[in-house]
Amino acid sequence: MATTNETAPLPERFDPGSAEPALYAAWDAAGVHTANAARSSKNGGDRDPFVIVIPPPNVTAVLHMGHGLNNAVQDVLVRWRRMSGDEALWVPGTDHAGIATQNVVEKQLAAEGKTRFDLGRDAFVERTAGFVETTGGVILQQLRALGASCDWSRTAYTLSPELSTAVREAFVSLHEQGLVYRGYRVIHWCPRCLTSLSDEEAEFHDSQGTLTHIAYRVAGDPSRTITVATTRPETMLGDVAVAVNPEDERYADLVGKMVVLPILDREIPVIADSYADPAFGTGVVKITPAHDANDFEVGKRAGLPMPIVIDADGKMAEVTDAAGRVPAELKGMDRFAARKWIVATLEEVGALVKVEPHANSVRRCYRCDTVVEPRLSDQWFVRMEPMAQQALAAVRSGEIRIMPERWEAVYINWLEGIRDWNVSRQLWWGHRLPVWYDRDGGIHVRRDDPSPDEIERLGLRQDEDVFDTWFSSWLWPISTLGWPNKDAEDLKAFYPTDVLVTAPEILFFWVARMIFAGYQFVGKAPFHTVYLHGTVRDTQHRKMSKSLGNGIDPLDVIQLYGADALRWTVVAGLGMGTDVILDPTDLDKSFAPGRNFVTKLWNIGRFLLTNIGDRPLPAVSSLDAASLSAADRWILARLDIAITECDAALGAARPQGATWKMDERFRGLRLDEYAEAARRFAWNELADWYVEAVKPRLQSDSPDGDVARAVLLHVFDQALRLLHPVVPFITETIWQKLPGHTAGTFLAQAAWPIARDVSGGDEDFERLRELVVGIRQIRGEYNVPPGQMIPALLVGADDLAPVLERDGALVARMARAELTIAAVAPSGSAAHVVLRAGGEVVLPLGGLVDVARERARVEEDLAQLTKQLTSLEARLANAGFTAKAPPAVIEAERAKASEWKARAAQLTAKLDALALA
RNA sequence: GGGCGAAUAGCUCAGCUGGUUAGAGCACCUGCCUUACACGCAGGGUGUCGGGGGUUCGAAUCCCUCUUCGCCCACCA
Repeated sequence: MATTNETAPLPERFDPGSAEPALYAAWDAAGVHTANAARSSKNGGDRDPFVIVIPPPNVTAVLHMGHGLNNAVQDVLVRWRRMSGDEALWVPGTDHAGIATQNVVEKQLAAEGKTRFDLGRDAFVERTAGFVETTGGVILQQLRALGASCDWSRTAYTLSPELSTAVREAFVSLHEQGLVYRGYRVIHWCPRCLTSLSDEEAEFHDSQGTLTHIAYRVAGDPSRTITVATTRPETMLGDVAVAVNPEDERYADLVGKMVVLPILDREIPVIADSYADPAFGTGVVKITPAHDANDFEVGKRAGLPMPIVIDADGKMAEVTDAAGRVPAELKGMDRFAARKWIVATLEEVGALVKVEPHANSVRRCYRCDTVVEPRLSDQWFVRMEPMAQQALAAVRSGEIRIMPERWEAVYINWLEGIRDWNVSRQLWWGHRLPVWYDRDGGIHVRRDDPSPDEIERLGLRQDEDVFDTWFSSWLWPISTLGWPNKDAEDLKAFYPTDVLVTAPEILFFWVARMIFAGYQFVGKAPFHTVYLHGTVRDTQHRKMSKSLGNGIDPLDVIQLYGADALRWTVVAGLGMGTDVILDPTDLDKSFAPGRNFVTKLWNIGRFLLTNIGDRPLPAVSSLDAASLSAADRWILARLDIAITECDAALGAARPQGATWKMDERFRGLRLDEYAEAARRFAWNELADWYVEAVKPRLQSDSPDGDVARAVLLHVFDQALRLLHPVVPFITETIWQKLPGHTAGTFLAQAAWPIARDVSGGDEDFERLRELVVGIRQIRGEYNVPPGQMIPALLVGADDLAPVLERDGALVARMARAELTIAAVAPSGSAAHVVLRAGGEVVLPLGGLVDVARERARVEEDLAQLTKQLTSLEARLANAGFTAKAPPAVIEAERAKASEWKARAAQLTAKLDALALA
């Protein structure tokens, strides 16, 4: 292998704009991101597979900060595992997004003055497919700019032929097992999208509505009325009864009698049903079976008719079984206008009792925000309860963990009350239901399309509906790997996947259902970990959104500061389950942490490359311990600690055995802690101390200089490895230039660091650091000009003497002090003495010390210490404490007490010394 | 209505099953352009751990209660 020795200095600035795309292309060309099924241990290979399937963005989507965050997190995990030796696979792809995409194209048509009905189904689908073909998938390109190490050779699309096969197989096999059925019932209907919605797609929004009280006359008894309260008076046209609770004595005598529906003057019965809550309103509820899910149930129990008085567009109309129910003036009127008309008319006929404000929640379409209309119609449903059992057990047992932990409770709560899933949509864009109806009303659910002959013979007509988008998404982990082909190599090599990274909003829409599907179709959970991250918000904690105009375009950030700066900022700022707060009005400030850190790394690299030379260096592992300086030993120990901390923060990649054990279950995936541990090592330890400590040695060609160079190169190389998952571009760029780099190798595939020996901490350099910091503090306190050297007399620091013998010059340089060591303070120096805590440092500062000020300071310290000591001694004297506290605690407290006593004595001595001044 | 969570520095948050003098990043203040880096260096903590009560030798941590905020669910007629 050729080696490169490009020790040419790096340019002054890292230019992400040119470096990042070129690097990404190089990774791609080298196949760094491409997984090999044959290498998976599940397929006879020697690497554990580590698999993440991307939450497929809508095919028409463009990258926003939410995607930026979501994909940065996934990329960190994938890169980490790839470096750790796993066969890492990140499956990318997009979702055809039925309603969303159809809406986009319909808007285009509207601009042309047309509707989809003008085009007709086939032409509309063709146009939408063409739209997706030409403009869709932009987001996948944008993910490359982010650095996402997806395996593009496996890019999937929910509406591809392969995945469509999976959708069809899933539905047919569910049907065979009796888990799907067609039902005529009240569902959520969006009058704008003209389709049914699932419970999850009809989102609750608080609203300030009204409660309209209407008096219904009791038939044949002009003296009596019965008052109902409703939030939707317009539905009264479809009333078929009023219900009272069977236990409600107020109305017991009316049950079975008739009342007269105002305006229409129709007689309807009073029925008893426990659904009526005596405590709510008047205790009487009008029953409109076609326009309310509860009323529908009541109507079914009582065998009532179900007239439909609102059409699919949300306009008043006599649709089904409602002849004579909608007055001529109302026909074609929008439901909200009709509400006003009804209330006004009720008032005219004297049936309006009152209208009062009433806070309630109204369901709205999650795609267009239109108020959802309950609608009686034929739909296809999937029975969820049988599938929920296993999904529930999986989380309870720890086979699947959800992080942060609190979401497990939410998940369990939802599953326990799960309801059937309406999967049919009255849309054109999507997977059409594989359902045919024959001329005798028979239903045919089939894997293959019927032949022309069958169609003719049986009079087959295919169901017009398509599936809910989520009916393809829920198969994503299995379908992207090849299911229903059970012999698919990817399915064998890479299923189950490992971690699913997404936002909590789609826990029910998607995550829970994927778990259902995994068990249902493959018999295994689709992943062992669900990681739910927070939301990107602005400084007012509002979710970033197009309509609020408070968004940040990740591409702007990438252009300004580079992808690494973006990634670092969001990953380092992402506590478990917490939101990421960014200021869209101040990108400079928002992304400063990432930008600054990337620059810092660059400059460490620049320093190293200009100082390390190109002479061959010994391997650190081959170095004799005696040849290492205190600083060398220290930084190597700090590296081990940093590696250990990073590993601990990231946690176990997978459970040991079938379930997560309690000691690991909710640990790991602390990306912020991992990032911080790596940053602290690189910046606060390596750059701030080791680089500064080692500078003089780098000037020399001696063996010691080579030791310093070797250690510096080693620890920086290791730091780059630790940091690569978060900031892949800058680390790869520098790593490629390190002396000894083998051409054609990538940091992205380099081995993750392994801590050698964590026990070998190094005290010597720690003492030196304390000394330097101590002297610097005093310099600061007394405003010693930076250029001025100060004399420093170290007294009673015998244990430091050997260390200082070797590194005294280093301390002197870093602290800008002239060190002298003495066993005891020479007499006469007391007037200029400042004592450091611990008593081992004495600094004669000439005339720099303000004695009065110093005395006041020491007195304050002493008073504080005395107070603490008193309380500590009281505690130690307390019989309850000595009887009940753990021995180790008592021991620690005693040690503390004697330490404090010693300190107090020192402070007293210092006061005495100052008194001499 | 049911369930869950949060409240700690100016901001975002750590502080695990109670035990040194409550921490980090950012922001801020002071002094420095010390030839890798001013996107930097050195120094500095600015706090009634939301209020009240309780348990305990000891509470940011456990219990009760109040206040405020947030999330999930719901057949709020």
